[in-house]
Amino acid sequence: MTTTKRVSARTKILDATLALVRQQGFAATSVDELCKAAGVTKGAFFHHFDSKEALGVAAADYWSETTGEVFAAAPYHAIEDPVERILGYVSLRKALLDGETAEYTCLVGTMVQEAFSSNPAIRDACKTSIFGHAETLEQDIQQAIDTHHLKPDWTARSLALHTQAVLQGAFILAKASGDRSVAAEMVDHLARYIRSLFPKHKQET
Amino acid sequence: MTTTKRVSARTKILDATLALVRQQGFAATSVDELCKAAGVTKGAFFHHFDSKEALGVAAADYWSETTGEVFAAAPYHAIEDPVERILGYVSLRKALLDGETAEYTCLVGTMVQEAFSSNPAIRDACKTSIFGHAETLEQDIQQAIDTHHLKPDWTARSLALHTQAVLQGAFILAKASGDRSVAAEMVDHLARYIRSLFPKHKQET
DNA sequence: TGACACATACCAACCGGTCGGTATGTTTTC
DNA sequence: GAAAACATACCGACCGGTTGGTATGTGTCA
Repeated sequence: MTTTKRVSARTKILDATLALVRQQGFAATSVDELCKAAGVTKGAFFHHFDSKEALGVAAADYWSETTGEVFAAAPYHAIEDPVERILGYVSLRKALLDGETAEYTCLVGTMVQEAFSSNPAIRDACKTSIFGHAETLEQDIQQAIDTHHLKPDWTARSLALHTQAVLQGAFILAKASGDRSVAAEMVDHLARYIRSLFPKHKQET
Repeated sequence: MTTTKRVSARTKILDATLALVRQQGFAATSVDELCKAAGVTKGAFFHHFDSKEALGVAAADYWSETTGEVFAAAPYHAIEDPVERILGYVSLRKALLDGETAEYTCLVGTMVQEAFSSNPAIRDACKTSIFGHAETLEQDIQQAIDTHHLKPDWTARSLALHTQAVLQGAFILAKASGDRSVAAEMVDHLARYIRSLFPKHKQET
């Protein structure tokens, strides 16, 4: 199909970006390398993206979209109990720790480390991605607080962000050790913490 | 003094590496840039380091040494109660969240993201740094477990690593948001979690 | 036919790394 | 004890290759 080929060039570049940047980082990934991996020419690249920086921004947005769809479609949203729903999310994150390291780690978490100071546009796109994703959790957490009649000295937002911090940190430890089971243990600690915050909730040892 | 100047070239390069790599990442920092920042020539650089990769390894080791000294000299070790000692460490980490973003973030956490796949030597040096630092906490945690007569389904090692994951994740969120108070909130959650794990321990709301 | 989607060819700046060379110790030898 | 032999620290011009980016096509579809 010609149409398929038309639409795909930009997408192929973005998909290649997800793969290569998660493996090597943004600066270490060259435009030529990206084009080769995507199976497109340099002309096509600069037709779709004004610069490498623009690709970085687009890749972060693309990451938000694609991962957003995965989580939006996930079944944990159907769980009635809000605490269990949060734990369902955490459980899903643990289940997603599969395959090679670069396949389960976070694109924007990787990119923002390189870009936070030298590249405001990319940093903002990464910020939107991470903090936007955290917001999808915030409502569930607030509902759990309300249901349990808690008046915590922490906010739903800060706990939502904490889940993201634990996951990002788990990725770093997995990268350093080459062992994803380390990341799984970090997620277990996170689940244990969340359970401890809602004391009336049924607890497991 | 000639001797002072002699010894310092290597150190000046390493100090410049800590500053620039934490700000821009490893790949985005060129040898020329490093030399300029350190006030040395390229000849001096390659006299002390066989390659840029070797600098990465040396920088990770240097990071372990310098930060190791800071924590070894910290007063929290003197706290008698093991749980309070752990919380003293966490509290110190929170206090260290000061100055510009690149000044409080972790060199090896940044580097390993870029190097974990393409550069085993640097990855190993980063692994040693992170996991080695976690080990200094492990004994305190084990002692806390013993003192409280707990038989947890988690290990001292995994909790020690969890503290590092939370910190690394907090750095990423701080970089993305440009707001170190976000990182401080993550550390607060960590402290709350640790307190929850030792139930007989005096708790604050 | 003209706008859009790509391909080819090319560029200047920059990259990590090498090179021959110098200045200043330090050790060995008589 | 002083000259010869060697080691260490450093210099900066230079190299081939790669970088992000551009200029100029060519084909294709509405």
